[in-house]
Amino acid sequence: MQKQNFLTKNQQIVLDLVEKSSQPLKAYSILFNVQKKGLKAPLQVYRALDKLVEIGKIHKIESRNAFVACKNSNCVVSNATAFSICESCEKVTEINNSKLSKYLSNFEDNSGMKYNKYNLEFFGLCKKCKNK
Amino acid sequence: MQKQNFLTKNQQIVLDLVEKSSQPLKAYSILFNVQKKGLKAPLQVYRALDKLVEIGKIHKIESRNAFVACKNSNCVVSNATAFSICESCEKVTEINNSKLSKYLSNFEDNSGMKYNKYNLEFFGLCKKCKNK
DNA sequence: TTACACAATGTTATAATATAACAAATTATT
DNA sequence: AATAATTTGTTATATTATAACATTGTGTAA
Repeated sequence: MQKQNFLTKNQQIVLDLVEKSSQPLKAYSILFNVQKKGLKAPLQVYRALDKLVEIGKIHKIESRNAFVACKNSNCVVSNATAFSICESCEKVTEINNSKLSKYLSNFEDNSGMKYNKYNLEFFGLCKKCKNK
Repeated sequence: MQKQNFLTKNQQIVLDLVEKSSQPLKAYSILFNVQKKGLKAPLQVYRALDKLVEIGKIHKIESRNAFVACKNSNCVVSNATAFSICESCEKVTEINNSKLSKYLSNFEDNSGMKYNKYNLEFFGLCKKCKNK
């Protein structure tokens, strides 16, 4: 059997939900929302999430244990991700800045380690929350 | 009462343990190790960890849910952190690179958002693991 | 076209991570 | 000493995530 190059039913259900959401979704919130579609157990959701992250369709916001759809067509795989996170309203935006990604992808320190992946999370107050 | 500017007993116990460790420690591993010192409940550990993170004595490796002592004297508070993580042996090193931190601290995108904090995690294979 | 290999799914149970709520003890200032 | 605030202790529980294994689906090749 070939390696799958399409989405399975569960993956599609989870992806559809995450893509419709304007903010990051938690795994158990996803579970709750897809129960009407037949996904009853956490593992069904986590397995779909794992695969979707692996192929770059969604990203995990590590500091929030939450998931967002990829808004960056360059993210074929999730190996170079950057987000801005509002510490007040928790709004998350994927940063798509070629200078930044170039800078980080080429970054080397004195450890002799070559990085094949990074994740960057910026925190602050979004425009709306700053003006409150 | 003044805001505390020293470590409490529990905080000191937890910090001592984390500082002695060469790799990141998980909260429940910390709990297990400090039980002989009298910290019996998860909350006692989590409260100490929260405070230690807040004042920059330790950092949380978000992708691993683990904690490391700060190796960077500049980290008065944990508002600008970068780590390299080996995906094979899980060795974590704090990156202390002034060009990088300057670049990221001054980073602005078109969202108009001003960031007061960031966390960056690089992934790859460390020297040892690369040569296996 | 059926047997096979393997991927994906379903299911139950449980592990691992983290916080809520509240009572008690400690400590600094009045 | 009275007080106010912080820290601690304690029980219970919420949240996040995975182990283990049985079952079903699907592409490939005999």
